[in-house]
Amino acid sequence: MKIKSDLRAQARVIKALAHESRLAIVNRLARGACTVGELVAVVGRDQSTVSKHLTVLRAAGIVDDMRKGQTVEYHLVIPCVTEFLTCAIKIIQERKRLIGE
Amino acid sequence: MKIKSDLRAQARVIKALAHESRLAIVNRLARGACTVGELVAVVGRDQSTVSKHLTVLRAAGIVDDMRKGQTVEYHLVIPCVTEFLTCAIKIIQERKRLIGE
DNA sequence: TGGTAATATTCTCATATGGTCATATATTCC
DNA sequence: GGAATATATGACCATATGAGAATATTACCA
Repeated sequence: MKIKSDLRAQARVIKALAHESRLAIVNRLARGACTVGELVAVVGRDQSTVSKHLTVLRAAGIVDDMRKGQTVEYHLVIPCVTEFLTCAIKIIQERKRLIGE
Repeated sequence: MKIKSDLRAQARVIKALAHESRLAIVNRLARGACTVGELVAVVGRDQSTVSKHLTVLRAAGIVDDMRKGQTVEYHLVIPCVTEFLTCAIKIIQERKRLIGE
């Protein structure tokens, strides 16, 4: 049987990914590290909003950051996040197929 | 470039999984279909609460339901959901490793 | 040292989410 | 048809979440 604390830990990670803007960030980082400024441009939200999304991702262990002078560079910690998302896409496609019938 | 609506669709699926009780449901269903009553027992919440969680999962296309007389049986639509969760676990482990150092 | 650029943090507000209780809606059995 | 069982839905409340505006912090440069 699954232990409750395992589920809680999993939920924490998944919650961190459960937002359109944070997915946009992860997608961008999957193509290489970049700075907050660039992520703000990609996401198209207020700088403070993006900064807070980054805090959420960092707290979940999905990204980490490294100061580079004036800027801060963010990286994906675990590449498998991308595969993770692939499954979400499969669900979406399967759903479309079922509905389409 | 990722299209915004793709991200939104992905986020919808991931959001549906982003809750401890719903993960418990998915875990149970990964071992085979079962009724709402059984899921209520597994999750350990009010019947109405579980029913609403099932609505969320169904709306996201993750599970579907089939009436069987008085009871309603739920199934996982896409088995890959389980692999999906495996990645979450990897993130958790990697995080522990990094912190442990 | 003062100024500017990049990022993080705080405040505040609106909305979303999850929970329970009570009630509605099947479906079966008598 | 009426009771009993299984599930879904609605009303309501408390808390969480996401947003931007304003401000604080950090690092660089003249």
